[in-house]
Amino acid sequence: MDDKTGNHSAEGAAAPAEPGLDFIREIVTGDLSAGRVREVVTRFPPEPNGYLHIGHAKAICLNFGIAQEFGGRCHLRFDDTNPAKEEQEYIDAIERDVRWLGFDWGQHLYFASDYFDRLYDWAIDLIKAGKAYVDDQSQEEMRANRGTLTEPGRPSPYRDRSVEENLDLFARMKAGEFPDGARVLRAKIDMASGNINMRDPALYRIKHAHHPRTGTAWKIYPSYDFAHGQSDAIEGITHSICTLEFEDHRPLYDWFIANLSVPSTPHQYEMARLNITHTVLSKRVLTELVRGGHVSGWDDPRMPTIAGFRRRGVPPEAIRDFIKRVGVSKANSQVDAVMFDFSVREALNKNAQRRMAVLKPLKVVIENYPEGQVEELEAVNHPDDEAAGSRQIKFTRELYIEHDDFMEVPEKKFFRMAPGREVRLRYAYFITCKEVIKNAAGEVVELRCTYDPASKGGNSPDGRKVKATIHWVSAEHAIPAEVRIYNPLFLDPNPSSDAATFATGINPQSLEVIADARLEPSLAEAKVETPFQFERQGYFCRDKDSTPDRLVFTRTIGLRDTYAKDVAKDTRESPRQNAKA
RNA sequence: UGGGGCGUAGCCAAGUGGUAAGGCAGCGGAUUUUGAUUCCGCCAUUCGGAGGUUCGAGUCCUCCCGCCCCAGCCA
Repeated sequence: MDDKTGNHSAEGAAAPAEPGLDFIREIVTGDLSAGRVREVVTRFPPEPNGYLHIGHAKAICLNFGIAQEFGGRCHLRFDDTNPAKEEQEYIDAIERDVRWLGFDWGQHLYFASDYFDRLYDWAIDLIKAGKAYVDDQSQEEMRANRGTLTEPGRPSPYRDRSVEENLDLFARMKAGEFPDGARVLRAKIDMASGNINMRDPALYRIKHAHHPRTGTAWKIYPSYDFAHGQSDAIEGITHSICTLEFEDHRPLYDWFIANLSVPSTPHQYEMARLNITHTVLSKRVLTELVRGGHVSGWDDPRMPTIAGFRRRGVPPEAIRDFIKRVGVSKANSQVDAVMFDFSVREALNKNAQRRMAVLKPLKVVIENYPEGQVEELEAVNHPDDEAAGSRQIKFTRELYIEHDDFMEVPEKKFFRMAPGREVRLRYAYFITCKEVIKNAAGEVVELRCTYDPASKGGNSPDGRKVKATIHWVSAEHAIPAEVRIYNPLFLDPNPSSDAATFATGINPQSLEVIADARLEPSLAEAKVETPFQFERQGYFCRDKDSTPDRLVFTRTIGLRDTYAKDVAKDTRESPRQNAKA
């Protein structure tokens, strides 16, 4: 007896559902404790027709996660039944990305194409049992005869061919005697079913295409429906987890399992797919972003792909944490992208060493600091982790500070550098702005300051307080670098997934290049993928585009900025205040 | 109008007849040599709606409303 969710195993008194378990884990728990399955076996079944994205990460974390938690195993199985779209490059990328996410399939790497022979034999069994037939109708005729959502379909004129004729035709399909699309093998189920998937679905189609694994050995390829469940059965999969749009396919999945002599009886469960604001997770669109040159590639840091996040500096634990927070359910939902940002910041805050870097340099000359003098100051690598140690940084007469940390006419809530103000240079001294130097265009180009020698290290012996601490680098020692700031690829919280129109929604400011940032010298040895926090700014990592004479850093994500948020809020509210005044 | 699903806070999400977990966001406040972090506190008299059953309903029943998926020889 199936319950209303169709999950046969949710029945019974088993498993006093531990609260907090999602519905899939509850089912697994129940199946294990009731003895319905001895060992849980799951699988992650990507089609190698593109790179993995954050939506796949949900499926990966769920399938591999469940296997880990319940002492079972998870297979990596490529669903490579459509040679027209699949490529070896994608197979390699998918394996790399799953590993990087932190999961291991051990010896259990499979391909649906490994099962082509058995699948073919099963098709023949179906024909012999009078449950499948070769249809000569054109695609258009089949569509016309399939009926509509409210009208039943009509039987194909070829539906009642003899077993012998079907066997002969199917063998000739396999032998490559017919061109693509000429015929198709169909299951004989029910043309009047309310479920359109049961109206004699296609099992095999003719495709004279090169397959990345089987080459040109096959001229016919099984459909997803005919391959998936049987592949699960062959591998002994106990819980075959997929997304909601396959719910309608479950009766068909079960039909094959019931009508074929398969070695096990797997069951399919469906969960909602992941949707995130400002993000498109349609493979079609992602492929188009790459092919159309809208981004630099599948690993462009703006892409929601695993490869993109990796290059951007997002650690795998952040992705896993995010997926865990999002949960698993059957409700269509759209997760706010800021939730992902939270997971990224949390992982990075914990692990990234701190460094100082100035993105938009403003020169500062300390007038009372001896020319040519260089002092070594100690800076901790991580404020919450003593084990991270410390490093020495050089202080000199000429420095760079962040241009944004100075305001000639400071607004109310701005308490960084301004004419006459004293601030702290992190790990160094208190300095006071004495003079502002501008160029011919009236732009501020240099600050003349004085320092308080007694405030070395950042504290004044007289207990004098300062309202701000800003970061800096020694002008002489800092290394120049290009820094890339990435913004959302789509400004619309709910961007179009329509292949024809998505491009119009691309944020023209999604990439901001800062050509002349100045970094603390220790950053020259940074490794790709090692995250750093540039203090007061955000998390950054060295990009693979770096060359021996030109460093490139990518911003993973900015620090939370309540000041900026406050300013933005005031700006929004000011019209009302003005109206009142 | 056929079939399959889903509706709990701004966004996710627990809840399985006994009186609405948790997280994100937001808002206050404390600490701070990062306007970061951390820490405290606030944030659903009500679960899409209306009836009904019950001592008691987010949970059970009925009707209604809304949203998503399905008419590929894609997966």
